[in-house]
Formats: sequence, C-alpha cells, structure tokens
Amino acid sequence: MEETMYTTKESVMRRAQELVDAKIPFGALDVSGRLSDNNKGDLGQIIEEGWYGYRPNSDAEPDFAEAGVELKVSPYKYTRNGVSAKERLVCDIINYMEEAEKTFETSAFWHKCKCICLLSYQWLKGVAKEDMFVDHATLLNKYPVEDLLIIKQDWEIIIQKIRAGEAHLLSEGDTMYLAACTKGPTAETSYRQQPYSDLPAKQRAYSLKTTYMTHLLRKYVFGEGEDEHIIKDWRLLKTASFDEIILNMFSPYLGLSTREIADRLGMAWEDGTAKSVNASVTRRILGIIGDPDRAAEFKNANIAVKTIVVDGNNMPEQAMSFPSFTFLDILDQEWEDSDVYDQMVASRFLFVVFEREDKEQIPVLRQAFFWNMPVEDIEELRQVWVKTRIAIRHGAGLRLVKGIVRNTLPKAAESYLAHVRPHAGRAAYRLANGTIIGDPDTDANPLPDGQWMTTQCFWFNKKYTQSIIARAKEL
DNA sequence: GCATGATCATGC
DNA sequence: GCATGATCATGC
Repeated sequence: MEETMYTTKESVMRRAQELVDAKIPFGALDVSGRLSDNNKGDLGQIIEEGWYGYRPNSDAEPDFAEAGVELKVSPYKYTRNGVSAKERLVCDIINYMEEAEKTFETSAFWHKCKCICLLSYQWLKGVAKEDMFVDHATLLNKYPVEDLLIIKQDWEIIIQKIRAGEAHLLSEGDTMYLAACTKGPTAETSYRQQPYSDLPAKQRAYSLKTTYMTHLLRKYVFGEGEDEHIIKDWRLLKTASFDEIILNMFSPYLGLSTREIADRLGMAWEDGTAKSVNASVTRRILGIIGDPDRAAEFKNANIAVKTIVVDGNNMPEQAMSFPSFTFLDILDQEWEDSDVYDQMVASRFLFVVFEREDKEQIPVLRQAFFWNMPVEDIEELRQVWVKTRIAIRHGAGLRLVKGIVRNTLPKAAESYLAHVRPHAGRAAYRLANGTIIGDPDTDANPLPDGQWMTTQCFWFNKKYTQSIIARAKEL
C-alpha cells in the first residue's frame, strides 16, 4: 500500500469534514473516469483517490490501515417516514475457507468495520451520480452495546452455516443486522469454494442491512431519537439469543384462545370478530404500544410480524399480504435491490399462528416462530416478480368483464409460492376507453400505457404458507 | 371450495 | 388520509 499522510482517525475525519464543507460533486473528484463506466464506479475509491490522494487497496486491511479506519460512502434518501438509508452497507467479501476458522474478533468483518468513516450523500431520483456530493461525515467507532450483542449472534449464525457445509444456503434473511449479501456480477458467474462441502457457494459479503443502516443514520448522522425496544434489558442478550427471548414471551399463552389471552392481559374484549384482534393480542404479548414492525429491533432488523389463522390442517384461512407497490416503481428496480426482494427475501418473519376448526370458534394461539425464505424458493419468487413486470409493461391486459376488471397479473395457480392481487381501499380504474371506476387518485396508480389500475400487492399463496407452518411444527 | 377481486380496521 | 395487515364476498 502507498504511503498516506492520514495516519490517525482525527486526520481522516478532518479531511472528510473538508469534503463536506467543499460540497464537491463526485464527478469532479473522479480523476480516473470511474463513473463513466456505466455510472457504477465505486464512490469509495473515487474519494480515496481524488480527495485523499492515494490508490485504493483491496486487501484485508482497512482503507487507512494505520489509523484503523475504513472509508465507506453511502446514500440516503427521504421517504414519507423520514430519512432512510438507500442501500445496505457492503463491508467485505466472505472468504468461506478462511472465515470458518475465525472468531468474531478476528473476523474480516470486525477487522475492517469496527471503525468506519461514513460519508453520506443524499440520493435523488433522476440526478446523475456525477452531480451528487457528500454532505455528512460521521465516525462510527462504536456500535451500541445492545446492537453489538445481536451483531455477534448474527456472525455466529453465518459462521455456523459455513461450518455445517451450508455456505450455499446462506441468505440475507438468516440474520438481524449483519447479513451475508450476494456480491458480484449477476449470481451465476461468481461462485466460491467452501470448506466443509464440495458444493460451490455464491460469493457473498458481510453487510449491514439497509434497515440497520437507517437506524445508524438516524441515530449518529442525524441525531434522532430511538424507537421503543422490545427487549428492555439488553443484558438478557448475553445469555440468550434474540429469537429465544422473543419466543419465550409467547410461551405462557400457547393453547389459549385470543379471548383468554385478552383477559389475562387485561385487555377489553369488545368485538372478538374485529379484523385485528389477533394482531392486537400479539402486540400486547410483545409488550409494545403500536405497530410491532415499528419496534426498534424489528424495524432495524427488517423483521415482519405476521399473524395467521389456520384450520386443523395448518391451512391458512387467507393468503398473506405484503405492502402495496406502484407499477412504475417495480419496472424501475433491479431484483436484488427491489422492494419485493427486501420485503420477502431479505426480511425475517415472526409468524404468530392461531388455529380454529371453524369460523364460529375463537382462534387459539398455537405457535410463534421465526422464518425466512429458504434459498431454494427465491428463484420461484423472482419468476413471479418477472411475470408481474412483463404484465405491467403491457398495461396488465385490463378488460372489463361483467362489471369486474380482469388483468393478466400472476395468479395463485401459476406458482406454488406467490401471486399478485389488489390492495387498496376500493377498486379503482381509469381505462383506455375513458371509463373511470372508483377514485383512481386515491386507490389506483398509473401503468406505463397511461391507464390506471387498482393498487396491488404480492401475496403468499395459502398453500405456501401452509407448508411453512407445517415444517415449523415438525421442529 | 377455491380463486380472485374487493374491502375493513388500525396506527400513525 | 394513507399505508398496511388482515379479512370478506362473489362467481365459477
């Protein structure tokens, strides 16, 4: 590595702050034309070279080895929920052959990323990378103690899979904050050797999940307050895993009806038929006010809480919905950066299962378990996503049949896993022949051909959810 | 009985 | 008023 004058954290950060003050766009820092290559140039390298004045290294040492600082450049954006990280923070390729024998402290992740100089820039849709610029410089030199305990648990989960000869089964949804994300040219071409199996494993890198980056961004870069934690005493994490602690909260209530649980928790049982009783009871069991997905650990780890009612054969009464999407957005995204991937593949799930024989019965809490999509199902989901994009690109084939609008989006019968269905307040369309149904401005969004269709979302098929629950029951 | 279009209820 | 989780309801 070349000599650098930046040998202390202070000098690295001072130079970083000068960059913030100077507001120099990436285009002007790009001294060797890295951005011209399809705009995909590595911003970290551009800044190391064009601002710190030394050639980027790709070895195992942090970028500023003597200072012990790794330089990372990361985009953020504003959403209706406030400021959010736009991407996961990719740290370092996982060398399966070497990492398997390490400890957390000697791991490539900790060696490189225990101290990060985080350069943030605001990402704006439609603006070229050349014109964006770093506007915050933050030294991340210690993780919150309760987070670090979870990150260590994450690292153990990744390493245990490698040690079990299952590096090819790694997935982002396996872990909470620290994840093994795919890295390299579209999957197929980048496989690596793993130590305890002959099967090649997809190249992956240590990364901090987008949701966790949002947490760090809000806390350290923008100095915002924190969300309510589910685990009130972080010391519990020293002796039990996050999953164990959460699942234990449900144990006292297994086998009880929602009415009995409501009684025990001192909840009013006003209307047992309301659509949301099961969700309300789940919230109270977790001891949180409001939406579980907004509790700190769940939000930071991208964990979705799903309550399901099943019959005696584990068959859900309904398919499982996901957040709605807009048609033009889904055409704009790439698979591994898409909302669908984020919500269904990179996400972890806490399934809370209630059971009843028939609709007259009050549901009984049967089980709670964590789940994430196994790698063998990911390609199937991607196919549904691809079909959805194709349909949308062709205006979804909207046609009015006996007062109901039909479309060509993927149906439940076309996949064992998922389908696409409406998800809006009311049905709403603006059809090519001028027909307007409902209130398109509220409940629909535009297709590329100018028609408007009721807002839709992805759904897990009932049978797919059934198979998930049946498998969890066996364990 | 299931698939699919449509809608309700809650939290923010 | 909107986003989201969850459920209803009709036609085949």
